[in-house]
Amino acid sequence: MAAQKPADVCEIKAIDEKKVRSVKKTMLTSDESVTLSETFSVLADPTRLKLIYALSKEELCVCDLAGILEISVSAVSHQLRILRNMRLVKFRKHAKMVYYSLDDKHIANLFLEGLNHVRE
Amino acid sequence: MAAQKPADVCEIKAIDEKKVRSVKKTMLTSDESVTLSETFSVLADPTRLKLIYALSKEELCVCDLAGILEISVSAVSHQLRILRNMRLVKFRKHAKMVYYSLDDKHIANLFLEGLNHVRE
DNA sequence: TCAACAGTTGAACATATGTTCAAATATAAT
DNA sequence: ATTATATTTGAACATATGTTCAACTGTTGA
Repeated sequence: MAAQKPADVCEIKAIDEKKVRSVKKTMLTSDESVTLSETFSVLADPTRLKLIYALSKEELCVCDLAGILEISVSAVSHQLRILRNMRLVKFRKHAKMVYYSLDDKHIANLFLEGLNHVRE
Repeated sequence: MAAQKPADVCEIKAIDEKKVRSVKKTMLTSDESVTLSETFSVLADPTRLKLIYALSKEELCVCDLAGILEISVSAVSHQLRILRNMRLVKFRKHAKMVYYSLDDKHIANLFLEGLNHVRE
């Protein structure tokens, strides 16, 4: 007895098809979830968080930022490029210096929300 | 002429020491920036965002989540472990099933803030 | 014009991350 | 006990990420 497992039995699983269909209906699109994850990714690095924090205090040049974070100018510049690409910071050139400042209220708010959460 | 560069000249740089010291004084600690980046890291992945979204609608088992996201049960389970470790979700066992639901208001709020930002 | 300097960039490297596959648990039904 | 099912786990793999180093741009001042 037993051991028969007819190929024609339609796969009965524990999945609650009703729930699945209902949640699927309003699920984030792939585009949305990717865009959202990219937004959070910008804030998912200690160096960038420190840069954002510093720039939330005042406009600063690359050199000063490196001094404040105590890391290389190159490392700062690489991270600033990411923040620039995400339109999180803007910059202004004067003589040989490049001065950066925050440019995005939305993400700056997310940053502060997160900070409050961590410091609670 | 020129080409003299006395070794005794004290390194004069473009760094604005005053600004640097002032910002350094209130700078995020390394602990704070790491903890904060870890918080944002949880939200920095499309799969986890979809899981969080689904669980914000209703309590669901691993099987249903896999069905909703259309990815393998294993992938879901791995991500749920991360969410569990960060205390973002809680679970309840019933028979062979494990039902998950959201457990952290703070991060759920960050998620919603971010979603509003992206959808604006 | 040339040297010095602020900043950017690309390559190389190490590390972290997410997925898949296969194997291991755990629970329920026969 | 044995089998089936729901979930977890570990290893392997590919890809992404952040830092360093060296080379390069562009601007200033001699």
